[in-house]
Amino acid sequence: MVTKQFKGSPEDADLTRADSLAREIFSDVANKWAFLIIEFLGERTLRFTELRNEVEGISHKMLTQNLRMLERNGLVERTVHPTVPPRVDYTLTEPGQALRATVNGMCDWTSRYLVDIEASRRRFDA
Amino acid sequence: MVTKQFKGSPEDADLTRADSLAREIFSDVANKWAFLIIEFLGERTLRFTELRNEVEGISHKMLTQNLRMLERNGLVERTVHPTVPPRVDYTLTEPGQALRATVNGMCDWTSRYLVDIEASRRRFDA
DNA sequence: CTGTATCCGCATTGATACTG
DNA sequence: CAGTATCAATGCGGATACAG
Repeated sequence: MVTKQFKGSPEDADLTRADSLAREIFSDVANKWAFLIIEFLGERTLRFTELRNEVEGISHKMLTQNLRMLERNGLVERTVHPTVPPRVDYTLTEPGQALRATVNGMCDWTSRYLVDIEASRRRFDA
Repeated sequence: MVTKQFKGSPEDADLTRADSLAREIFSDVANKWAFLIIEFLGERTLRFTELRNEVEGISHKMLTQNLRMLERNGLVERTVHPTVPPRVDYTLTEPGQALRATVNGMCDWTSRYLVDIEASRRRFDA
């Protein structure tokens, strides 16, 4: 995985720790909801409900769950305004923005190979 | 999602079709096994068992399933050698290689923010 | 070796109700 | 509005057996 970057590292322990963490990150972040949240959040600041409306099809629970996960990994910053009713804003941190670049890369990839993908699918399904 | 790229498109139907396909791709590809397969496949050609050994922890079933999915979307090419015992080679197509670039981007991102992520987690878990 | 099919437990998910 | 908790469903994923 990230093994390549760490080849030749003096500490093998670091290598395995890095690898297992990388594996964890993949498990956490490499799911469609997280990607969609990151993508839709963009450089904006959205509150819970706004985000819920943007990311069509996501359930209340999944949104909460993924936001917590992203917050835990430091990709999203959560700011609570002590008002009533409460207002909670979500925004991407700098690491979050950096990851968003790769998510956008995947979006670009999708639109670029749209036709090829559809063609390949038709071929395969036949 | 890919809406931005298609803003101002003359055909609204294309926009929604593109969006829904993009959504499908996300659902398909944005999972850890697919990412790991793409990453480990790299520019090499590997057979089923080799791939199984590389992607540690993946089950027979998940490997087959993901390889089919990737083949269907035209990301991997599957070539069967009519020998006995059979030999099946898997390799990334050009679209697959292109997507691999973004997957690599995520690997780089992981190793780059490793420390920040660990720190953020410790903070959050406290 | 590669692949399909089946069974089954477990985790994920959605729906719902409830709190601050 | 934002979030937690609970419960039921269903779908994912692993293990196994078997075929080509």
